[in-house]
Amino acid sequence: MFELETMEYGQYSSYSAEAAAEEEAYATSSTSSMMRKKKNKNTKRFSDEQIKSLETMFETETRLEPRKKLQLARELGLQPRQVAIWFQNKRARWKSKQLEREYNKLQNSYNSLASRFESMKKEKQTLLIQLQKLNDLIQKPIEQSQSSSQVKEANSMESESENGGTIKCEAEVKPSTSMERSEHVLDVVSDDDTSIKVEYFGLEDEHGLMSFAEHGDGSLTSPENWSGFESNDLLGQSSCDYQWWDFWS
DNA sequence: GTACTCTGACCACTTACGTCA
DNA sequence: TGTGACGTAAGTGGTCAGAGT
Repeated sequence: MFELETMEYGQYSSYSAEAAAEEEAYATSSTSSMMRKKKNKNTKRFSDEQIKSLETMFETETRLEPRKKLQLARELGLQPRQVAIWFQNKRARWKSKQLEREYNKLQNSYNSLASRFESMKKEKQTLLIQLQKLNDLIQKPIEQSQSSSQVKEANSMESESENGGTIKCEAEVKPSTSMERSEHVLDVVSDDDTSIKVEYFGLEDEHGLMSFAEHGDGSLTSPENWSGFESNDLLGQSSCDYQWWDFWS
C-alpha cells in the first residue's frame, strides 16, 4: 500500500504554488501561536470534533489532496500544515498498528504449527515403540527357526556324508522369499504365537514389513530406513490428515 | 535530449509537551 | 503533589518526482 503511495509523491505538484500561497496566507491569519520554536512547542491537542473529522477523512483517503487539505483546515480552524502533519502522523501510527497486527497473526500461526509439530513428534515416538515391539516379536521366531534348521541341516549332512551324495541343501538351491520365510517361521511358532500371527502377521506383506523387520539389528529405527514405510498403512489409522514428512521439509 | 537545480510532498526518526494512573 | 508511562503534535533530515532552465 505504502509502496504504491510512494509513487504518487509528485502527483499534486500542479497545485503546489497555488496551495502554498493560500496556505501561507491562511497561516498568518489563524492559529499561528501554535507554531513556535522547537524549544518551546506550545502543543495543543486537537478537539474531539477536530479529531473526528480528521479520522473520517482519513478513512476515505489516507493522503489528502491539497485543495481538500485547505478546505478541511478551514473547516476545523487549523493550519493546512497542521492537517498535513496530522495525516502524516496518522499514517505512521496506522502503519505501525498494521505491522503489529501482522506480527500477531504470524505469531499465532507459528504457535499453532509448533503445537502440531509437537503432537506429531509424540505420535512418531509412539509408532517407533510399536514398531520396535513388532520387530522383537518377529525376531524371536526367526532365531528359534534358525536353531531348529541348523539341527536339521546337521542331520542331513550326516546322512549325505553317509551316502556320499552331492545333493545340496534346500536353502542353497532355492532361496526363499521373505513371505515364504515368514510362513516357514510361522510353522514353528507356538500356539500363543499363533494369536500374534493373526493380529500382526495377518497383514499382507505388501509394504515390506516382514523383510524390513528381518534385519533384526534395530536399524529400522534409524530415519534412513523409514523411506519405504508408511505408518498409516501399518496401523490402518492415523489421527492426522497431514503427512509426517511435511514437518521435515 | 540531457544534466542540473529548485521545490514540495513524503517518510522515518526524534523531541517536547499534555494527560492520566 | 510528584512522577513515570504513554500518546501525540511538531521538528529534522533525507529521498523522490516533477517543473523549469
